[in-house]
Amino acid sequence: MSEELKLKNQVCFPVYNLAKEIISLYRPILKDLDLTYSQYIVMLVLWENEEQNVSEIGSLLNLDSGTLTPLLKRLELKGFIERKRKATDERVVSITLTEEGRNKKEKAECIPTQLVEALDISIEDLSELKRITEKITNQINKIK
Amino acid sequence: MSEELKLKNQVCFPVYNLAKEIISLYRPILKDLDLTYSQYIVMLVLWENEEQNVSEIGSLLNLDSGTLTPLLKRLELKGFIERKRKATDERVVSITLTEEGRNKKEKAECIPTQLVEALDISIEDLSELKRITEKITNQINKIK
DNA sequence: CACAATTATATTGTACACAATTTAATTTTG
DNA sequence: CAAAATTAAATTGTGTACAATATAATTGTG
Repeated sequence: MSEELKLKNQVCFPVYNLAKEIISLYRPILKDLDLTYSQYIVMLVLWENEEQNVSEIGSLLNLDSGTLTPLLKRLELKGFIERKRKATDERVVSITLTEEGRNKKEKAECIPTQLVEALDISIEDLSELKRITEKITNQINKIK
Repeated sequence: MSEELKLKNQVCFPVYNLAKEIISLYRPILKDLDLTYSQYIVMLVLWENEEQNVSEIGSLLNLDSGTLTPLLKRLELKGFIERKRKATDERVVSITLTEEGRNKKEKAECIPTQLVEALDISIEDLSELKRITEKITNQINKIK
């Protein structure tokens, strides 16, 4: 059999697999905060900038409205965010944090440390992982 | 704001994001073969070994029956595989390739090359990506 | 050998992820 | 300024992904 089609020689599979593995490490930690991983990265974006459009969140996280609309509705239902159409442009839905959503940030502060501990990986390996994945993502986005 | 919670400092996000980006490069290529990415990696496993149980496929790909059962039923519906309970142990579902599924392999031979071309990344970067992601996955699996 | 425990898969329910289409609002242009 | 084009979200449909539970078959044990 041709070597290239063997699972062990695939390039994407290890990345796809690692993403799932890391997310599964996040899962129990995030459960205490009542957040899924996808909800968590949306909250990260909002903690950094408390008011953003759906499309702004989408372009930061590479998620479209088909993913974000229901996800944001779930965050709204839990009382972490508010969704309001802009008066100046009714097409735009502006997302803001509620008091509860803002307060969650303090509880979240320890997550990056907890995760690095759960990973049990050297800082060197982590930064190399970050460097190479970002490099390749940038290169992909350049040609698109 | 604490640096650690900023999106740009996250470790998992670039991995999660890159996995999605690579899969989106696969999508148009795999569409010609009438396969999704998940279906493709299942076919990879079967091309390597034409008869395997659901659980064997699952442990190679880290997917459980909740994911695999419907996915395999879709592959069966397309006529690429067959699902048959083992006579020796009726609990076990054995998956085999059909003639059509086997023939797909030839059409798939060019995919790894096509993808590397679409990525437009040096072999060095790709092997570094593979090395570091596999290293970290192994480390995660060691502590689990 | 019967019954409990285990095993393999299937099912159910929730939550992404994304393509394609729809809807409604705003901008552009003739 | 009205019709066409564009834009932003929402909706619909398909396909993962996984936890939890169910079902059915097999194995282990008294």
